Amino acid sequence: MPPLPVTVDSVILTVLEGTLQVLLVRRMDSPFVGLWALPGGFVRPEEPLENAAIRELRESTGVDEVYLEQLYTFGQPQRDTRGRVVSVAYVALLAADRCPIKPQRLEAEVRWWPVYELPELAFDHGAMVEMSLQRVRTKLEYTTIGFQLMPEAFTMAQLQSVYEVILDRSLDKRNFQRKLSLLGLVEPTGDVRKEGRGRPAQVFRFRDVDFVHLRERGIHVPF
Amino acid sequence: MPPLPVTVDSVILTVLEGTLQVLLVRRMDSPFVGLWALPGGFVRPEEPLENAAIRELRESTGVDEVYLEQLYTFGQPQRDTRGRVVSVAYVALLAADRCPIKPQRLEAEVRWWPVYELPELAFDHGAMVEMSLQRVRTKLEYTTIGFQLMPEAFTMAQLQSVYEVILDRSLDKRNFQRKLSLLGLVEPTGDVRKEGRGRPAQVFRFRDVDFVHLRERGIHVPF
DNA sequence: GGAATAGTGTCTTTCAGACAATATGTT
DNA sequence: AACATATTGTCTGAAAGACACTATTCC
Repeated sequence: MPPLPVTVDSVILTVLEGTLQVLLVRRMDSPFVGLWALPGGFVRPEEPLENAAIRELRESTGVDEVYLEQLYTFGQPQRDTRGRVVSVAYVALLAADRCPIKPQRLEAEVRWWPVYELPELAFDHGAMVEMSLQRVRTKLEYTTIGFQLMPEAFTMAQLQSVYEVILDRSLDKRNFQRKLSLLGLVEPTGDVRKEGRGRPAQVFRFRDVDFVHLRERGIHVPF
Repeated sequence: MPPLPVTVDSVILTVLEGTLQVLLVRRMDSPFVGLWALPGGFVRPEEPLENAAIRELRESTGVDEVYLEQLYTFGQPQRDTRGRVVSVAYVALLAADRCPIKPQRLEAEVRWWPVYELPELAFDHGAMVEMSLQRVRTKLEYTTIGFQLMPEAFTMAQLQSVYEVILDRSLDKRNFQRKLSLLGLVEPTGDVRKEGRGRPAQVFRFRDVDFVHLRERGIHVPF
């Protein structure tokens, strides 16, 4: 049976300027020249799929230590107009403060786009973004996946804001903090931070840096 | 970039004789001759991935209308000793009464194996089975995926038994029935069935034949 | 009547969800 | 003192989880 070209494409997400944003690159080659697309590329002959995703990630962002999760494999014969290409899509979550790419460089060839104001995307990349949003929203409720988008130290307001941005709805401050402290996943660093002219906020850090499946601990977290 | 051979492998599950069973075929060719493996094969040049999975399913079971869901894509370079092969794994759920393959044909080259007593499997198929069990168990709690394993008409005891077999623990009869009737997903057909020498059981059918994401309806179903 | 299986109801505890007042800092 | 932001507690309703008895049929 003839082999098929295999690519990886990554939906790289971050929270920047109060919105969930995805990294896109402008296509320089045919097909879809000039359209925006997810960063991706061909898998090398001896390269594990995940390594290919990490490599593409490093090439497009300069970062290589991020949360990475396989999303889905897209293999419709017509998804690439040049001929059949199978693409393994990944989702990456990147804390904004660890990313060298600055926001809103409108003329750049690589930039963040707010997920609710996307341009037309090449290939089936629109479907990939859509699926990744669903995945992240769902996992936000029963894992600590959201923590991957936070800096090491943060205030409760910042953390809640990230959850609100991803879920696209507002949350009750009191219920949010109650659940979070009930989970015991964060602890105060002892510092405080002055955000404006109000009362300074306590600064927190995560106890477990690692990804945690709350459901496997019998915990459900409907924020 | 050189293309790669792409296969699909299916973890086909059913509940038979009170256990969760997976369909395996004995390998006739190198590598791993004589070992058991998941049914699978190469994707054809113009064939969508899911169609390839359906085709392999039909070839191994004779059935082609089943619940089918993409599981994960395995692409470690060493997973096939002949050279690199990327495999897209699928999970299929098959109602036992719709399957022509009979249980316990010990000498056969294609047979059901209880998932808790598996032989050594070829390639990384053991990992595929493991991952599919996790997936199915998780989805059992917030979707109607379990219904795919039931015949059209069934008793409550049968339905509960399927849940117990998959989750590998016993459930409370009263709580199970309460939740199920609360969901409104089943209705009595009006018939009764004599299972042995006790009181006859009511026969039920599903209202929605289709797969339902209960979470999208705001429902959580921790059986 | 005894055995086998089906079917049903209550109580307790936990937690999600809605809701408002107080505390601590800046200007 | 006015303002801004942070922090904390209560009540209610829903449902998960534990638990035991009654109903119907066959022998």
